[in-house]
Amino acid sequence: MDQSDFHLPHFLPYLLNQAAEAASHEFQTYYRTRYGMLRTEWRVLFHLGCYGDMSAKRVCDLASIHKTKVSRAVAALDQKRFVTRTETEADRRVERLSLTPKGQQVFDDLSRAAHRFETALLEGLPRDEVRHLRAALLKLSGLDQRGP
Amino acid sequence: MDQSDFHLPHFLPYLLNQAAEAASHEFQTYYRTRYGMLRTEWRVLFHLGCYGDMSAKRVCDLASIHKTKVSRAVAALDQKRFVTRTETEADRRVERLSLTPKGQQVFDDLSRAAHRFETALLEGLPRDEVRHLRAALLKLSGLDQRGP
DNA sequence: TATTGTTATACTCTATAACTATA
DNA sequence: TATAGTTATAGAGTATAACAATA
Repeated sequence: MDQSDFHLPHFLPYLLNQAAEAASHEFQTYYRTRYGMLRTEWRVLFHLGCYGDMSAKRVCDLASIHKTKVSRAVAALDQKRFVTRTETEADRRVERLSLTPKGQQVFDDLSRAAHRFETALLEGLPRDEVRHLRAALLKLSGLDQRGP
Repeated sequence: MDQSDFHLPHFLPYLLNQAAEAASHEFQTYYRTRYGMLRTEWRVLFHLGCYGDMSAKRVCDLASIHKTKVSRAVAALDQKRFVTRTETEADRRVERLSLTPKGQQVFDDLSRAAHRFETALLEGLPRDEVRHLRAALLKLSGLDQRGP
């Protein structure tokens, strides 16, 4: 019986955090134990794998990650030989980030694993519930607003 | 144009984390600047405010928070004079946690603020989209499985 | 032996300021 | 002046082991 008219499991920020944590846990274990990667590292890797070469700045904008975090993640991915950095001629402040063949393999493996985990996660949820869920989350996250 | 068939903003763990972060930010700023509270502290406070007195163990089970985090949050709430701890006669290992009048006031203020932030957040989302969203998140989070 | 709760410790994540180098 | 990226630092969040007291 509730003591107040505020029901915690209906509070969206709480609900989203609990769902995000539950949904991320297995994938997190996978990329950490298998490749020793941290959260920002797989996110950067996936941006390159999904969209092709880009600058660190562009990753920052697409993923809403601060440049200091991306900088450290790129350094770690570089050390693991998953990415290379190439100075651009047009603007020498900018580095073009690319996956190495090894980085591409890791991305391929991780994206397949991600797909498996997601499938397991969504088992039992009707297909158009999932579609509605993604649409609502896209709006809430602001990810639908982040263009080139 | 995508480089792979894996589309990052459709990957649910990523999407959920981005949405959770965006949705939580304002409320987080509110309870931190106004009451110097941390995440686990407001969560514990809300469990007591929403459901009434309970043990730390019960908060752990309901919220899936580890006992070490709850222990530290309770100590902080105790020091702020937001909660009291009473030894129970039946089992002297267990402490009964209760809101003080001051703690109740803080809960009232925070729950009203939470409601305002949530309303702003959901502005523009049709009412039954929100209903579907909550239902899907409840399942994904496992919050629908956590009973007494 | 098992459970409630505490303390210690290490690692990850977040946020900010100050810096280099280029533009 | 402004921007891309780096380094340093502090605070918050997470995870685990070891412990005390009680059952």
